Amino acid sequence: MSPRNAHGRTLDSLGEAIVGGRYAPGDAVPPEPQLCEAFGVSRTVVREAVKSLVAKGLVSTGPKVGTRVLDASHWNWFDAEVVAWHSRSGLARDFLGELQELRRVIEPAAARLAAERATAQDLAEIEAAYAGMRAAVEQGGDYVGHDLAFHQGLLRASHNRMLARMGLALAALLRTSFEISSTRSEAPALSLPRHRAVLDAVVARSPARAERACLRLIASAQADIDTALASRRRLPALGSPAVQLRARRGP
Amino acid sequence: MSPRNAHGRTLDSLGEAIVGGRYAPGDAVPPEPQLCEAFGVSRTVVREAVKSLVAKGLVSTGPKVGTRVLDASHWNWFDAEVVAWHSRSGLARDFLGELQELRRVIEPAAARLAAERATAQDLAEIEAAYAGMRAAVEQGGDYVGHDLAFHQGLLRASHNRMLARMGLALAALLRTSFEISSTRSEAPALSLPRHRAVLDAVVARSPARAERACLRLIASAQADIDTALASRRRLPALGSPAVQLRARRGP
DNA sequence: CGGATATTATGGTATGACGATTGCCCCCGC
DNA sequence: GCGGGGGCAATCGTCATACCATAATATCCG
Repeated sequence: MSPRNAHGRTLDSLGEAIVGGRYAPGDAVPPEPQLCEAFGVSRTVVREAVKSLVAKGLVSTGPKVGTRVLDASHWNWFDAEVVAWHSRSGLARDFLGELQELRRVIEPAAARLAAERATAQDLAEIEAAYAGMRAAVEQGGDYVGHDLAFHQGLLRASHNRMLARMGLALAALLRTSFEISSTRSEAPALSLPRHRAVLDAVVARSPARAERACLRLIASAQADIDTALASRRRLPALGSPAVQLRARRGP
Repeated sequence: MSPRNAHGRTLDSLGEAIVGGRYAPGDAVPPEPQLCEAFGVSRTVVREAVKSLVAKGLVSTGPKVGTRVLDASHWNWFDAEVVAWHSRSGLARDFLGELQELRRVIEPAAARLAAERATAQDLAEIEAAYAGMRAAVEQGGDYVGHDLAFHQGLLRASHNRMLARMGLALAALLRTSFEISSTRSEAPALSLPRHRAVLDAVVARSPARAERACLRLIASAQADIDTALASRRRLPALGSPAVQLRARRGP
């Protein structure tokens, strides 16, 4: 799980510790010498790891002030490693809710654009991913992987780099989400026709239909997650009303 | 313009060069010793800068292979520095088009959510930003800055970290976009009521109205950009049909 | 009691050395 | 002539040490 070099291991440990909330946001992580000792690496490695964290917006450094953990709103949530650290430690169901919300915003729009712009190659890739999902349902296989490829292909077919990039970063979260929703094994078979509907609409160059189909697909996925989560533990469903954290105004 | 430390300067130079397309994607940048000499810094600094670039997904490194520039689809487009480098060198009108497209997807949704969840404090912040814009129009001042704050506040009021984060990263691009559209000085005065409409809808807790108002606001901003760009240079308008780059399928 | 000044902890930079990996080229054998 | 295996070397990876720069904190003087 960690056959990487010293830099990678140190970065991973530090990143996971920070994202996992082990260090209070606003105050500092141990100074460099202590980190060197803790990880058994040279100061060079520690510094480079810290620089990477700075680049990802997790911390800020300064002489005498130390390396301080920034507020959560500053990290690059679209960085694959950041989301990986986050999902690894603390699965954070509220975050899952926000992710679903983002999907509801992004994916239907992407589907619409894809229906307008997808090239033959785009369609072939998505079609291949769908075939893989179907095969996985019928005779076993990596359903989640192909599901991911399907959505990834859809995003890329929108021919908008920002949208595509978002899909890439979301992949890690999507994966955990899919894995949760796939615990009940009938879910994949049920979601298959939903995927087909989206793909058909894109192939037919019907933006509006693609958008609606995608919305339905996401809604059903969300229902799967809700029931799976509800059965696994007695957690509040993170459904449509979503994470209404500290919202709701006063009287 | 560069009162920063060696690490920051080196990172900026390298990043701008890479994002600006000075090094071919897929092949390598000069080896570390040469970079040391070119920037007049020690190898330590160069290595830390490169690590930062790795963290942002711009390059990958390996012994003997050098530091190779990754394909553009791999960079973290939601990183503030990356977009700053991109907008600095080559303004890339196609990218501006994609940005506008993303805005059309994100901001109306955020406005809708904000209308449901904004706290009193959120509203106060947006209101303050609006007041600043108004003051800038009436008696001069930093219109763009307050405009940015307005949209930023709207995103944050959605109480979705992913959306808020996106706004942060988009800020740099938004800024250039605003600056372009503000060349014709009547634009701010015209967009002011559009902003007011969005804010009113949010205050009134009318999600649907907020969404529509936001859509209109973006459309008018886009019109401003189009005319400004068209007058500044004879560039193809980056309007609604947007960057239909290599799209359109074969017969 | 308050503001200027010294102290000092901490990150920032430089230098030099060695290890590890891997692309590349050459040579050998078939 | 051609293909595979082994050595060469370029380049990043890591370590160690020393010194500089900054700023939070404490100290001292008015």
